[in-house]
This record gives sequence, structure tokens and C-alpha cells, in this order.
Amino acid sequence: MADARSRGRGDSTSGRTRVLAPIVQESTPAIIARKLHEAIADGSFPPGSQLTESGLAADLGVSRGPLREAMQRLTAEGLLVSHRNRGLFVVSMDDDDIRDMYIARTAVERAAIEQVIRHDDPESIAALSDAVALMREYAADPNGPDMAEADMVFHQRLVEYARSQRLSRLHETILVETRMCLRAMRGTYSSGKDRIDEHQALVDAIAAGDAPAADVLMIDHMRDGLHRLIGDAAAGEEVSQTAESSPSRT
Amino acid sequence: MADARSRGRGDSTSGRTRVLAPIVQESTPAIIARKLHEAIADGSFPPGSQLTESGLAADLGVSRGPLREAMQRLTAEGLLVSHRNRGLFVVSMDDDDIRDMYIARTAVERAAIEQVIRHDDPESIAALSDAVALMREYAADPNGPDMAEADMVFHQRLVEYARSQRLSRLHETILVETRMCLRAMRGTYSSGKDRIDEHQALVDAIAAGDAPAADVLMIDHMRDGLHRLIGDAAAGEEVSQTAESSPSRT
DNA sequence: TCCGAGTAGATTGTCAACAATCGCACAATG
DNA sequence: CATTGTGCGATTGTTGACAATCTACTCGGA
Repeated sequence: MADARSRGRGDSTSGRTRVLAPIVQESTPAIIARKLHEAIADGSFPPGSQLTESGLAADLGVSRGPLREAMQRLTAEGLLVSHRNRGLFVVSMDDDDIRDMYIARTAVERAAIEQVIRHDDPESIAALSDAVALMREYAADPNGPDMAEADMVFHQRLVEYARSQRLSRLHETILVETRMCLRAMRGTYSSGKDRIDEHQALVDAIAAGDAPAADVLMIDHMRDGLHRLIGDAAAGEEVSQTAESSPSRT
Repeated sequence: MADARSRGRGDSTSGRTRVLAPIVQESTPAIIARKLHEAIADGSFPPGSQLTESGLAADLGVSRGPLREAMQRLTAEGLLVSHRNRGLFVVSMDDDDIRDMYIARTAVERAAIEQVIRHDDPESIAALSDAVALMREYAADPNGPDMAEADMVFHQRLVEYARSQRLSRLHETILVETRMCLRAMRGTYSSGKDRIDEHQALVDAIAAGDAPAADVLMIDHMRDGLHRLIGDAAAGEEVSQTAESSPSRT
């Protein structure tokens, strides 16, 4: 999320070595928003489920005011949808949404990879290599949760090292949505090797500073990812594991 | 902002022709957020200015609750920044922010142009041609507000016809920021003809279905736009017309 | 004259209570 | 048997008031 504007008004005594960190008391709505963000990302709130504000307020130990503000934040991000006088629900995505998600994700990560190459920071290549190395550890189970998480970390770092507030902000949202989809329909990679090789190729292209090659690789990687989620031709329709789980009305 | 999820649960009686539109009662925070959005876009709130919630609540005739929720929404978008216990302020951007803005904007509009070409909808080409035609009307004053607005309309439509919720959402925010910058530092185009030609070239490439050419044109167009705002080499630093106008403490 | 403490004003952050609205289940009717 | 009307329960939407915090100003002392 990054605070971006950390430099406050304490730049006066510049000859002094900084001892204390400039204290960043996060606002309550921001904390709540982050916690909800994580909860949605890790599947605690499945797509389609309702977020009752009375209940959440009690769980978090805050009043409904700050909670509502946090929820509006997620609504603006597109992670929640509001049904007036009914409540807020976690988005559930159909095929078109997934396609849209990958369009946006491709746009962001293409730009990110370009920036990373432009910056040519050894640290970024090291970080990405580490991420791939982490994936290798889970090669045995190419569709397990650990591998999925390592995959996420890779892409997260990629955008992080692009050093762009705006790209990062959008990407964070999209990644949560991606997690939701991956959780819903698990098991799509044929082998762990393919998954790792695709990422390694990206790192190699970045390390070589070959922007056009990296760009093409990223586009392919994204297209593959999309096709793994939806069979191209219309497959399953709605991603929602909860919602209306009431066994009545047979 | 689009509601996207209009289809509710009323798909049962499908043999009936729809007569009444499905009524979309917007929530109060959403309305307020939109109004603030517009106000920031049209310069009613200059960058750096404080948005006092008591005052705004009185102006809009609502309570502070819904207002705060709306402000949180804009904060999530990055249009406002929160100084804890001090208030919310309209962002003021330095050169790095402007660069970042153009990175994100390039990413979004590149993806948009690709989608528009992919859809190959005659309507989109017509709409974009109209936008360029509108620009032509203001050719006499290439740096006036009308021309700037027409320019905005062009890019707005481009992303609109990409038919992507996520790209549109991000672009909407970026466009507001762009407006802010353009307002602060006006007058950068040498001639109206250049400005129009660049856009016409984009339309032509789209109409021809030439994605690679359109892509290159867009990249150049964005780079030019960025260089018009900042002289590449460090020029002016902070864009903020208000904020700290107190003459004390020299 | 300059510096520090203290105070006053204003603004935000938080909370609890009230009012309005909606969906669901059941009963009544053609 | 299908459809409409009604009551209930629950949840959201909104409001006003109170507490905490910060900034700016003034006053007293060196």
C-alpha cells in the first residue's frame, strides 16, 4: 500500500542521524481496510458472502462508523459490491470479469516489467530470482497453495520493483481477485516445471535487459494464465462457493 | 463508474419484454463521492487544499457520516491524502508523481487501444473521430480549456470503448489527476495542428486495425505529453497553488 | 528582543441510538 | 394452484453528541 508521503516537516535538522522512525500512526479505517483486504485474499470471506457490519464491528472491536468507511474503501477498489439496504458482498466473478481482470493485469505487469528493466536495479533481479527459487521448492505440488502463493509473490515483487504507486495500487486489488479465482478453481498447471520455467524466462529476459523479449513473454504468460482459468470456449460460469448455501427448498 | 452487476435475480420470467428500467438508486456516499470527484476535476478544489468535513457536510446538506465514507473512497483512489487528526487534502503532485501518472496512463491506454482494435466496433471509431472533430473546432486556441477538455474526452472515450471495468476505473482517477496538472501548468502545445494530428493518427491506426502502429503512436503520444508537462530535466517541483499560503515565518 | 510554556479554538475520530428500508414467511383470495 | 397482501425480523442508513488531538496565538521570563 505504501505511504508514499512520508517526508513530513522534520527535514530541518538534516545534519543529525535519524534515531527514531517518523511514527506513522495509521488511521483506524485504514487498518480495518487492510485487515478486510487480507481476509478476502486468504479466503476467509468467499466470493458472494455478505459482510454484515454489525458482526464485523463486534469482531474487530470497533464501532460501525470506521468499519463502514473501510468498507467504502474496498467498494471503491471493486472488491465489494453494495446492494442498497441489503448489505455489502464480496464480488463473485464470471468469465467476463476474469477476462477483464487479465486484461488489466497484463497492462499493469507489462508496464511494470518495462520499468524494472529501465531501472536496472540488481536488487530487483535478485528478489525475482529468489521468488523463482521459492517456487522451485514447491515444484512437487504444482497446484498446491504454497506454489500459488510463491507465484503471487513473484508478481507482487515484480510490480513492487517498478516503483510506481499507481501500478502497485491497482495491482494489489487485481492480485486479490486473482487469488479468489485461483482458490475457486484449483489445479490447472500440468507440471510444476512449466510454471517455473515461464517465470525463470521472465527473470532471464529482465536480467538481460531485453525489454521486447520480456514483454512478449509476459503477454504469453498472462494469456496462458487466463486460458488455464477459463477454457477459452465457455466453460464454468459463476465463481461463488458460498452464498445461498441454505439446504432448504429442495 | 458503471454498475456492472445489474442482473439481479429477476431472470425467471424471460418471455416478457422489459418495459421499465431496473431502477438504480445510488447510495448517498456514492453520490457525494461523484460530486467531490467532479469538483476536484474541474478545479473547485485546488491541489493541496483542505476538505473540511464539517463545511462540506453543511454545503451538501448531509451528515458527516456519509461524507466521511465518500472521502475514504477518494482516499483509496489516491485523490485525497489523509493527515491524521489534521484533515483530508487534495493531492499535490511533484515531478515524480507526474512521471508515475504517465507510466500508469500509458499502461492503461495501451491496453485500451489494443482492446478497441480487437473489438473492431465501427461505433468506437466514429466516437473517436467525433472527438477529434471537436478538437478541430478549438484549433485556434491549442492551450485553452475547451481544447483540453476535448482532449480529455478523446482519451475518455478510448478507454470507454475498451469495455473494461478495471481499466476504466483506474483511468478515471488518472484523468482527474491529469486535469489537475494541466490546469496548474497550462500552455505547452506549440500549435493546435500538432495536437490534433497526433490524435487523428491514433484514430487512423485504430480504423486500419493496425495494432502495432497504434501502440507505438500511443507510446509516443504519452511520452510527448509527459515532456510537455515537465521539461524532462528537472523543472518546477511542486504543483500546488494553495496550501501554506501564510506569509509568516520568512 | 527572543524563547518557551500554556491556553484557546477548531477539527477530526469515535460512538451509541434512532429511523427507514428490505426480504422472507405465512395467510388469504381469485 | 397460482398470485397477492401483510406482518415480522434483521440490516442498513443517518444523525447528533462526546472525546481526543493538533495548530496557532498569547503571555511571561531571561
